[in-house]
Parts: sequence; C-alpha cells; structure tokens
Amino acid sequence: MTQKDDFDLREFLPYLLNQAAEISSQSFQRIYKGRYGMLRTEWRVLFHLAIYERMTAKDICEKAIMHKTKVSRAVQRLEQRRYLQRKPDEKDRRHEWLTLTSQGRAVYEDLRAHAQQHDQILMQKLSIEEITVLRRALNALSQP
Amino acid sequence: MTQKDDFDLREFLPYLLNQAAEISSQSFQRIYKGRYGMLRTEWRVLFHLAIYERMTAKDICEKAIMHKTKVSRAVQRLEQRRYLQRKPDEKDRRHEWLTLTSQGRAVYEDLRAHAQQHDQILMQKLSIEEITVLRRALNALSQP
DNA sequence: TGGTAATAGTTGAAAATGTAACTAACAACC
DNA sequence: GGTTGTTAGTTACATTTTCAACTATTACCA
Repeated sequence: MTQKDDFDLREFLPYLLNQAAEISSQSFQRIYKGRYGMLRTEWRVLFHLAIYERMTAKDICEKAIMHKTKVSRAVQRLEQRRYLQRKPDEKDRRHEWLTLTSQGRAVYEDLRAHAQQHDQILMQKLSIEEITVLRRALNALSQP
Repeated sequence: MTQKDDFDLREFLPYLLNQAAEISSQSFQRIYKGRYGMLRTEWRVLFHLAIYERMTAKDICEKAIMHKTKVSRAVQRLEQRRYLQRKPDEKDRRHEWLTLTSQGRAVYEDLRAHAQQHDQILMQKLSIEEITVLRRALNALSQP
C-alpha cells in the first residue's frame, strides 16, 4: 500500500474539505445528538432561528444552503419537541414565520456554549493566521 | 430577519467546513454521477485504490475515514461493475486484497482529469497563498 | 489443545436523504 | 373574472446511510 500516482488526493479540495468537515463535526455531533437526540439538519435550523430570530423556511434554505425538504422535516421535528412555533403570514398565507420558543432558545444557549468550546479546541490545531485565512477561504468557497 | 446574537455561525468551523465541502462537492458529483452513476463513497474507494494500488477494505476505512459498511458496499458495487477485483490473502483469509481492473483504472483516469479541472476552478476563487494555508489547515483539522 | 477474545468483513432493519410529484395560495395577464 | 404560471411548503417513494448483529477466521493463553 504505497502511494504511486502523481495525483495527490490530499490536495484535491473537495476531498480535503469533506474529510476536515467530517472529522471536525463528529465531536460536536456527539453533543447535540447525545443531549437532545438532534440531527445535523436540526441544529442548523435551530441556530439560524436563534440568530435571525424570525425566518421562513425559505429564508433558512437560502442562508443554510439546505434543500427545502430537509428544512421542512427539520422544522417538523423541532416543532414536535416544542423548540419552535409557526405563524402563517397574514398577508401571504403561503409563508410561515418561524420563531424559537423559550425552550428552543434554552437548548440553543446550551448548544452554543458547547459549540464555542468545541471551536476553541479545533482552533488549537491552527495558528491565528491560519484561522483567519481558513475562514476567509471557506467563505469564498461557499459562494456557489 | 436581522442578525442578533454575538455568536456568528459564519465563524463556527464545523459549519463553515460543511458548507464549503457541500458546495464544492456538488459540481464534481455531477461528473461521477452523470458519467458513471457512481456515489461519493464509490469514487473515494476507486481513487484510493488507484493511488495505493493494493489495499484491504480496512486500509481504505482508515485512509478515507469511512465506516466499514460504507466501504463494504462501495466495494460490492465497484466489483459488480468490474472496476475492481478481490483476492483473499493466502496467509490470513480474513483479509481481501483489492485492486482495480484495467477498466477501473480507465474510469479513474477519466475522473481524475475532471477532478483536476474541477480543482482548478475552485482554486480560482482563492489566492495562491490562501490555497497553501487552506490545504495545510485542512490537513491539520483532518487529524482526529 | 481447547476455549475465549479479537479482527475483517457482510447483512438486515431502521433511520435519514434525495427526487419528483403534489397541494395551497397568490400573481399576472387576457 | 377565469385561465395560466409561480411560489412556499409538504408528502410519497426510492435510494443511501447508520447501527447492531452476524459469520468466518485468526490470536491469545490457561
């Protein structure tokens, strides 16, 4: 099992990104899954609602770059657990405004604290300068 | 929908990484899926075998950080399409050595060319310096 | 030697995801 | 006003993934 080719997988960005994303997500996953039985789609929706306060499912799709069926199902489950509320828009009843309940906000606060802690640990693997460049680069790559 | 919190999702590494990984994978997916009907797990196994020539499923699990059931199923499908061959180890018949067939190598060559092209496009979003730092950082984050 | 533990890999059922078709509400145009 | 098109969101079904249990083989050790 010795490397042969001139092409190095370790330089192929989609591969590298996926690898890093996978590994750096795992320990955070243990937290939201272990404490609240949540899925990745769910904490993402929860966090968006916490940060933006009031969004439609469509808004979340765009901000989080998630497919609408994923968002739809995540919202359903978060609603079942009473983490969020829906209110149809009076003027355009196709829209539903989503907001967190106080229970949802509490869960967010807890997870956010863990997320920040988790981020600290990740960042210890990098220098300040690397972190800055990394964030900038990831943001650039995230523009479709 | 205005931002409120002091916590910024756009600085949370697992989120950023996931976003960037997702988006930068999509156009490559169109290629391996469109041309060969392959899945992400499958091109990853194919590429590993092309580069390392001869591996067991276990080796692939470790290198690619994939669960053994994913690898097992990807190997099955690649075998069905005659992209790889299995040979049981004579000394320890729990191991199976996997190698690409010439057909598998041809598919790899084709996909590799596209991968490199795809990487070029991604890298146009970044400066040389950013690319260097990004690769280094992603490799660092990929160490569990 | 025999019995237990460990390892490589597979399988089946349950959970999650992707795709496409669907409903309901609104818009636009004649 | 009625027909057609668009948009937000849901649902049904097929495909993938996950999790746990399983087989087969080798290692360990009394």
